[in-house]
Amino acid sequence: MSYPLYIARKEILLKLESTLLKSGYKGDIKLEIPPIGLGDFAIPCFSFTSKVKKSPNEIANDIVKKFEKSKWVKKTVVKGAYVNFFLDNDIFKNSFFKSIFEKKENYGYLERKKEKVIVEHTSANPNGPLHVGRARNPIIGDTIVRIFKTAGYNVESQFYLDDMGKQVAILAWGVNNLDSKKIPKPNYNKPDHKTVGYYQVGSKLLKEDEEISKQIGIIVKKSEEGDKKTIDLVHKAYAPVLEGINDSLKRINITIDNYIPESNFLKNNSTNNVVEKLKKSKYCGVEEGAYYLDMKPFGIKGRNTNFFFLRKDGTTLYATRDIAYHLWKADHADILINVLGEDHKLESKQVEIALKLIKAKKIPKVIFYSFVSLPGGKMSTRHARVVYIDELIDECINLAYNEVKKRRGKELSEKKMKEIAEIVGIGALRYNIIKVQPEKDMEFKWEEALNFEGNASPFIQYSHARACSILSKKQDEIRDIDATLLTHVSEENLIKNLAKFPIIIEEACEGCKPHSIPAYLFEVASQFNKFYRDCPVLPEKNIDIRKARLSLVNATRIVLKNGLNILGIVAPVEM
RNA sequence: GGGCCUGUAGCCUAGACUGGAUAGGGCGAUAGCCUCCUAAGCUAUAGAUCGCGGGUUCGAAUCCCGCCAGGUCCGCCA
Repeated sequence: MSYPLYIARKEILLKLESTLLKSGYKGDIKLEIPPIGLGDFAIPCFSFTSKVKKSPNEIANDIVKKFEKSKWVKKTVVKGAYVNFFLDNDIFKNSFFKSIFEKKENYGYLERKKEKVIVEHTSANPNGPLHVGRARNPIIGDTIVRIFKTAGYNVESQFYLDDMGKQVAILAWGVNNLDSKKIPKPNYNKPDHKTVGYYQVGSKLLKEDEEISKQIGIIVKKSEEGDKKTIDLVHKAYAPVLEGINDSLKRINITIDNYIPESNFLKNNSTNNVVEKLKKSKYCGVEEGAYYLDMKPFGIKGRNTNFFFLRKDGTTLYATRDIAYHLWKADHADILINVLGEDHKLESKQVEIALKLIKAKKIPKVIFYSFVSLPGGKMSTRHARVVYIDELIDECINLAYNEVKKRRGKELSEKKMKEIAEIVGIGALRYNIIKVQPEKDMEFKWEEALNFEGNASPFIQYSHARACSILSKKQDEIRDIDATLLTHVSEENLIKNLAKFPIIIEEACEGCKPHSIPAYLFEVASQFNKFYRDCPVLPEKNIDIRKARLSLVNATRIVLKNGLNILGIVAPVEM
């Protein structure tokens, strides 16, 4: 890897190891990045005290004395129990710009890797439009896809299509039996919105009328038996919903590579294979003709720890098909990642245990997210107590439009303002959702979803637009710059931030932590705005300094653009 | 009844997995900055018993135990 921070880090680690060996200190070397101003890298010396009778401070001083010289390290400073390493700024700056000139628009991207990754996300029941309650799923999923792509992996996104459940059966019954005049008028002229009414009315009738309940039951039963006609009927019912979901996803820059219908695994008999294997497990039990795995030995607790995978009538269950799906995925990829709502925690754990029992090649890593609720409670498609994602998208774009008009109404054309509003509105939406850790509970509030200031996407997009604006006015060629001319503290801090980009991507990828990307970009944009304040670029008289600064602006532009791209957000050249 | 997740200023949030330097940010509030590359910006001030109580440790927001609050799950549902 040619990124300077990697080289510097590796070099320091190597030299530290030999220093410790020579001095007889034992313990883990924890190279960390210290608080601003204290240095570029640091190690705490607490852990080295175990074998020797010295204070951490004495050890730190000793390490500094014995530390071999390196061209990367300008000075080492002991503060308390820490050894702080200061990089040689000139060497660091020059090698940073070398890596930028080398990688150009691909700066930040990591080496290509051989492994294939399948990210399963969204997988919503196709019975109605996506609502905000589950909006985190596609956004987290897609961001993970983009993180892994940037980290060099070959990635495929999959939507596991639940085409056999009660939800779609209700929808299918509604579409085929209800009078369209009795379906409430949708607010949106989209196929999913036009169809969801059949589901809502259908599920209401299901509770009131036993005959209807019976008919829906038959649809479910026949699907599970693999009846082609029924599966086809259901398919025709949910197809428009799926089309609508797909359109909504596209609006927020998300594409699904493959939709995998659950019924596939019934059709190709792989569920039978799963059932046969599970039956052989010593944890398998039978209760009134139905088969289950006893989950107690695996630490599953609760009222009932039996995990059923085959009904007494011989049909399979959702989880059985899910196991078959995962076996299939394991054959097609090296790394499996699932993004699921927290309600799937137990089922996912059970599937994982079953997969291990039948010796699956790969076990998925699962990212769970908490639901977004409304101030009064949770959202529900059935009760039409929802904010649909389409409403949220429109609101965000509307608000963005008002803002652009307020600020630039006199200068920009209507078309331009609409373009910017779209980019800004959607950016704000994705950013607001992804900036929070998935497992944190979220309550949906319009004021917050539509927040455009501070730690929000428009702030970062604005910084990018500022950078582009400078570059669009430049007269100089930016080649062969002298990076050592960038000596202002704002310049140096900005360079250090930009240099971290590849490491941030690597860590976000390894830890599956999508929210660390927005945090980083906010830092970069913030630092760029300070540089913008302190170091005028175009008015600068000294041509060499001007060129070096232009280079820095361009580097920032690339990092912001690539970083926003990881979040599925467009970086506008103008705002 | 039990499992899992969450609890950090008025509000939102980072840090927790891998214990370590004065707990970072943002919104809102208050006070400033556009004859100078886009003020969606910048600067300053105020605001924190890190849910509560114990324990381990030289050192705990972070690890362990107990409690409280919210979410979620414990179907031959999906």
